[in-house]
Amino acid sequence: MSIPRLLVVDDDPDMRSMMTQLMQKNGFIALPASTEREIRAHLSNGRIDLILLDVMLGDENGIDICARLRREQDVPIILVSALSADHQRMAGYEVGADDYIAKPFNPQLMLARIRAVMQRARRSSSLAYRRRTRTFRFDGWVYDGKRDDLHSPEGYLVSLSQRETALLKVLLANPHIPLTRDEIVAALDVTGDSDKSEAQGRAIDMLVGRLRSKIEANPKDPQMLRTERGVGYIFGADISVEE
Amino acid sequence: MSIPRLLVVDDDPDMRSMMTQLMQKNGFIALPASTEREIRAHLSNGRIDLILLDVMLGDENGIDICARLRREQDVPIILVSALSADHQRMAGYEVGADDYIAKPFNPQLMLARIRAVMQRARRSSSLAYRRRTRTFRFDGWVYDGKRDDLHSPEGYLVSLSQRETALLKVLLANPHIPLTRDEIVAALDVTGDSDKSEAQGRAIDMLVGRLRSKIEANPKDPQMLRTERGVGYIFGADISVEE
DNA sequence: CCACTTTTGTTACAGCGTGTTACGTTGACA
DNA sequence: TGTCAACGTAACACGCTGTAACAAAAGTGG
Repeated sequence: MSIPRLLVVDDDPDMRSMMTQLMQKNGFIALPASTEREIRAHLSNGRIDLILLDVMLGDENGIDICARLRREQDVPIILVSALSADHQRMAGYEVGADDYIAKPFNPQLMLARIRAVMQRARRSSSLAYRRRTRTFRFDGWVYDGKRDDLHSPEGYLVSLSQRETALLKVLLANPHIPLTRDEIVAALDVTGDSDKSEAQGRAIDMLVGRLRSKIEANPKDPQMLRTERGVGYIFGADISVEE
Repeated sequence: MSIPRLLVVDDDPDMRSMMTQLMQKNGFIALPASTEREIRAHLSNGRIDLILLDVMLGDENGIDICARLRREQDVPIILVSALSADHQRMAGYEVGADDYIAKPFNPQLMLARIRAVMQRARRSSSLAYRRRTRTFRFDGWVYDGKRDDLHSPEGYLVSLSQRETALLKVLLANPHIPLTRDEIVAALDVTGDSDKSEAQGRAIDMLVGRLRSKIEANPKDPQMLRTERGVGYIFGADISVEE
């Protein structure tokens, strides 16, 4: 059995790092996140076994996020919140949360409840091997969502490196949304050690440049993978998704 | 989908009938019980989707019953108890309960939590019965789960070494999940004594390479047994399991 | 016990993916 | 138009991986 990978979503850095450290110390891989975009970036990028989702996230709302995710994903979600009234808990369960934990919480009890939800999910899905893959089409290109290559508008097969593929997935998950370099780094990072977001140099720029050289007709004048000066990069092509 | 069938286990007749009526009014079939023997009778008789299990049952103990049931069954269990201290809750989770609800409870909240647990169990469409021998099919290949050989898509019989077979089994048990070399070594090690697991060199890489040369159409461009650079290997083929 | 085959592990080397650096270019703004 | 930070990219360095060749271990049959 591989190590469980948790997504810890909270907008308070102290709470977030406290929770990630708690998880790491107890044998989990804990990936930090604070926005719905970061959640989606992680989900599109790699396996996530469970999401610990704070309800009050600045201008976002964990309940709404949970409801949206549930329409698309089966990933286990535990809501965490200082709002502990019964009607607030029920709102959480009604949008499909697997559990609802009130703050402040007993760390050991939280661990027990995480394990309970994951065990329940695993007990019944151990034989559900078929992966749900979606096919993306954009600007004549076709990406089947699983391999490290895609079909060009002319029908050729263009092979990408794994990191280029990961970047493409992040972009496809966030079309028409400007992504900062830090957000891309966080989405591409699988280790979870990066709550601090170390100096990444120009690696992302290089990665973007290399992807451009493979999928842009004229890399000097990119149509899909555009630069948002002073911000980051934005994927500006219409995407159609099939199951 | 048929109407969910719940088992309501409580030794207090008033509490039991209150709960069964609550369930019946909300679209469930609620079957009353008060002892472990009655629980087992129901489980062996017909389908039970969830058990609401009181912790204090006269001379019996819900925690112990839960622990015993868990060893044999995957049925969802929610413990209900007036004992609401954290250590008591944790004791419940530790024996495999899916949730722990304190008395007195809000009926609507209890319904929400029941639905949450059942949804989680159903979402991954329980195929939870253990089979003796499983036949795996992936990408045209057929492996009967027993022998050290498998049938190629063209119908030839390809024989694997003992260690190659073991690797294949590990991969089939963890599809679409990146496995580190350490995890593979641990899985291949049957003794389990190996916390040392040092000085394995590149043995896994060689093993993977040899398996590739036998089951990949083009070993230079592996479609099933793919490399996750900096991590390990990942089996990226859809698997169907029979029998 | 030995010769032989098969399986498994080790080493060495080449190739590739990825991050860093350096430098030229672009674009926003005064 | 001048300035400067942001960006694109070529060149390089380094680590990871695939694989051939070899060595060791584990059968196998006499």
